[in-house]
Amino acid sequence: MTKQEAAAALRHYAVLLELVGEDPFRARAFENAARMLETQPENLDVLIAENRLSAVRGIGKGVAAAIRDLNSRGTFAELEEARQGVPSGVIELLRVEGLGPKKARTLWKDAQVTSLAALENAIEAGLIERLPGFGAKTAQKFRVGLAFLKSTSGRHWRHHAVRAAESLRESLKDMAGVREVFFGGSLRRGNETVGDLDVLLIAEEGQANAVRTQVASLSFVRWSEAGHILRGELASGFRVELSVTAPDEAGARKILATGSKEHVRALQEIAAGKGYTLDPQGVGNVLRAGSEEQVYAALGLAYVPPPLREGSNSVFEAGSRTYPEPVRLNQIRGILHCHTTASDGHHSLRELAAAVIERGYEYLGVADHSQSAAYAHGLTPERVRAQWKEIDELNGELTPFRILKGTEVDILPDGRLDFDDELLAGFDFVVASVHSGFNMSEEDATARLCRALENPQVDILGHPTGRLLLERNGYAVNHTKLMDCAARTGKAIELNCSPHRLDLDWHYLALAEAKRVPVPLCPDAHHIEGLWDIRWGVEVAAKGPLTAANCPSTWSADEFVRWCASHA
DNA sequence: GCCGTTTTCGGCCCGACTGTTTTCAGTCG
Repeated sequence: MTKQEAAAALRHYAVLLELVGEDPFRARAFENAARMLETQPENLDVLIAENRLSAVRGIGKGVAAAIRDLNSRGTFAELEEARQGVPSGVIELLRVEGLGPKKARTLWKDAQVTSLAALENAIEAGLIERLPGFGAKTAQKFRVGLAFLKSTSGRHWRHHAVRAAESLRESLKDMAGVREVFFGGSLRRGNETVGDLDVLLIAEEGQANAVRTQVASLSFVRWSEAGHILRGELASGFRVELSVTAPDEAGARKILATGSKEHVRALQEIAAGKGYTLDPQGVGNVLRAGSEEQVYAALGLAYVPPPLREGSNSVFEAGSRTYPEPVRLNQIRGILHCHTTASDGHHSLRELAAAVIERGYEYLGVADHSQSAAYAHGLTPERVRAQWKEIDELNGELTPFRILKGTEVDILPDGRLDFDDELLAGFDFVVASVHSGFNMSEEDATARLCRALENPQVDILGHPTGRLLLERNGYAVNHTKLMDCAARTGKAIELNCSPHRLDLDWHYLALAEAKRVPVPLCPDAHHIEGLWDIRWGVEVAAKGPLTAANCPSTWSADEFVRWCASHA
């Protein structure tokens, strides 16, 4: 078992404890232990073999025993017992925004609501608002939350989809007769969330039927129907659509498997106009080709990079268009915006710097929280100055590597900042973000963000909408006004690379590019593994595309600091 | 359950916000 899997089991147990009304501090102890376990540099086998679990802060005798059981047999006695006591649908209720363990427990015990469907029925029947502590507004809030869940149903975070696809690829690639395992769909197009995994197996000449037979007998997939497409579901919950094709149809089949629906429809119309067919049921002779490039060329069209195949107007005549090169991972020179143990991060400055140096980066931009972010142990001005001293000492030791002094300063409800200008002037760079007061109108939110950008000390706007993918929408923002404001004040807007955020939304990258608003790729890392989240940002940025020139993460430390000073 | 310690049990991140209730509980970041 991996650390992450064990941590997930501990968290699951903590949730169950809360639902059965156990001591909330006991539940929190398991949550803390899960978090601490995840941030250990060693893997679980090593920690257990060397008997070092209990040495981890937050893991005592009891949790250590649970972890050892998890590793050896996949569960522990208390977890199994707690599972028996809570209907699985009750845990689902917690996914509704504003519905926590206490309300879930009331719904379960007082109204026999044990599933999302039952919750919906209870709301519509007017039963919810009669429960103690519930009212009409609570019911309405749950109604909205349920609608959001429905709209995201069957979709997954990109990082989970990539992990599931990589594992599926391992199972398929060595199968007899398989030439290539190809993943299409929103995974290939670089989207921030992914629904089904669209798999295309390109078989060796004459092997398609044999491959299909082998695939259909795979034991780890539950196939639901036959036909020319195999539909199945992985244990991880991912739905898979898999088809097998001969090499001479691979080009067209890859295009069909990649989508988007609108892009494919536009291609099909052009193909039909020329008397060709480009259809899952059959590919016209002219479009029989091994590569996608050949198919676009046969249709008289420019080749469209997969991340740009969105919308019906993403098809262009051959020679009519060149695409800007998107920023690549190996062009990133510095990591901006991450948190240390001084606020809510899990690693020290020194540990983060060592990890970033090991990966070959030139600088690390630390940006801990500011004082009003009490939940995150935000820094007071005194603690900021102490951190600056520590950075100066480390920089003396680590040169030519450089740690940049930054902050993620809270934007207060009225758009002012959580530190005064004098302190802000002492940082190399300032990220300003909203962490509270999410219930604003679009007008108020836009004005709040613009006021923050107008402060000369601010360099970068952090996660501009506050959205959490598949969890909440964030506040509404007028992106055109915001982008105009950033352009006028000479500021940047981050693309937060956390796979749960990916905020700025890629739809606005072209606007940023057009208005010359720089977009740094910021991991917003709270532990070392999170530093590499920058990968998801790079993949999504290809959809703009965001160019290297417009991405401060590709600049040298000197260039970046000079740019920050230029508008102060 | 874990931690720290005045070594045996009390405290555990903490403040804003919301909705319900009429003084506070629950959720969230």
